[in-house]
Amino acid sequence: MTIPPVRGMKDILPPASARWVALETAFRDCATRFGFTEIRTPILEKTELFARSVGETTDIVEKEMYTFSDRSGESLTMRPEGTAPVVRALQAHRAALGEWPVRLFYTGPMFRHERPQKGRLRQFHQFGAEVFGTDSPLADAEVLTFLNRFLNGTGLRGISLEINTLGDPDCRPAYHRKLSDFLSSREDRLCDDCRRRRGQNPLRVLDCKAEECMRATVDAPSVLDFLCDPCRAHFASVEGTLGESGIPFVRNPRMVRGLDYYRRTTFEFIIPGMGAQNAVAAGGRYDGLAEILGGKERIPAIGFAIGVERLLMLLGEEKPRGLASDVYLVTSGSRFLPEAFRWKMELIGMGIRTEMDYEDRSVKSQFRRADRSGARFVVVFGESEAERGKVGVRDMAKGAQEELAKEEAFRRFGRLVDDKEG
RNA sequence: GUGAGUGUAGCUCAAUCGGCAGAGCACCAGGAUGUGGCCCUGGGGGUCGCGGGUUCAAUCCCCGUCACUCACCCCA
Repeated sequence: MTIPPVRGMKDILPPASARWVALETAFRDCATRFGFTEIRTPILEKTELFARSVGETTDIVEKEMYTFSDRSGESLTMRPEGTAPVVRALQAHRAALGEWPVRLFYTGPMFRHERPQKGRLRQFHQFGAEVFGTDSPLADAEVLTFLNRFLNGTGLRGISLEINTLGDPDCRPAYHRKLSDFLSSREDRLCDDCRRRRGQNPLRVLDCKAEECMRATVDAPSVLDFLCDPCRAHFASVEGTLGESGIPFVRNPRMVRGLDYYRRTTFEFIIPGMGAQNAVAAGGRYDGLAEILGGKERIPAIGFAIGVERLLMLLGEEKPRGLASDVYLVTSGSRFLPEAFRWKMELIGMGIRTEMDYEDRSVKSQFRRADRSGARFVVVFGESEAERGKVGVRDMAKGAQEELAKEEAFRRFGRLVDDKEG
């Protein structure tokens, strides 16, 4: 009996793994141009970090975290998201990170114990970036421009940016009360789920996709009517800067966040028509998080996270070709294996991708493998010429066959590789 | 956590109203050939997801279980 993988966790195999590398590289390049540097935080954190930051009553903390006691009895959790660990690290190493603003990005696996389905795994991956230490709406616009540029660069089309503001501790309580009152008056028209979540997080009701709820809340009070002056000005500035930058967006006053720490600006890049899995990237401002985590210093911040599996899913299934060999060594008889192996090692040392068959297969079978490997040259080690220090070389593209001395063959393969890169 | 669907060869899938398990692709060998592709011949490969039950007999029917998939919930 072989051991199956853990539910909701997937092996990333070649050649698909090459797509991951390419996407990570593109993200790093983009982040670097925007002045972000990479941070790598541990996958395990104290459970308290997420309980306090993400929110005690969120679904993530209540029923989706991989939490366990380690051998000393301490409660640890495999990170369900990337922002809280980055803030924790920032507070722990404040001096080492230089003056404000601090721009950090990260990539890596996150863990949530959900029922797996399309575009949702238990171990999934996020790319994220955060700007710390500035309240400026220009930072919001910067982060959105970064995200927009990266997503466009991947070739993703048909995405739309939705933005909203959640207010701040000065103005949000009043809106919450108003919204709660409103929902109470409409309770009989809400779906079962919304009747339940109305108490915990009334904002969530506005995001419900059920027809009945959308109709029942069509005239719900809008957060935009309750903003305090600073929040209103901030939001207006973000919208204005995005407009000037030519980044298309739509205002969606009903958009909410699943994590409690967000303030003011929030946003999602969504693909219309993707059902419940339509958000490929999302984020927002979280000026209060550092204090929630016990820091003495207030650290304004804004950031986003991209769902990598979801992004790859949207980019399509096109499989990249495997790494093609330059040269394939064919042996006509097992006694030529040692000589072919010496060639292989020597050619690899010259930077030439070389493959050969270690089993004693038929020449015909080896040629088929050479063909599939994408090799442009095949070198045959056999009775006729190889024994006199020569080899048969076949150019797969031209179908030409010729005899070459070893030194000549090496020179030629070397040039082949140089040409390709130049 | 809720609901539905699917588990048969390495892959994609058939079939048996309960009676020795099938195809295509892939793989291996041989033939043909200008040493590979196209073609021809042959070959290897299955605890029919797992465990019970019914039966002379179960891959098929029943119960349970596990896994995967999709949707809901939630989220990226």
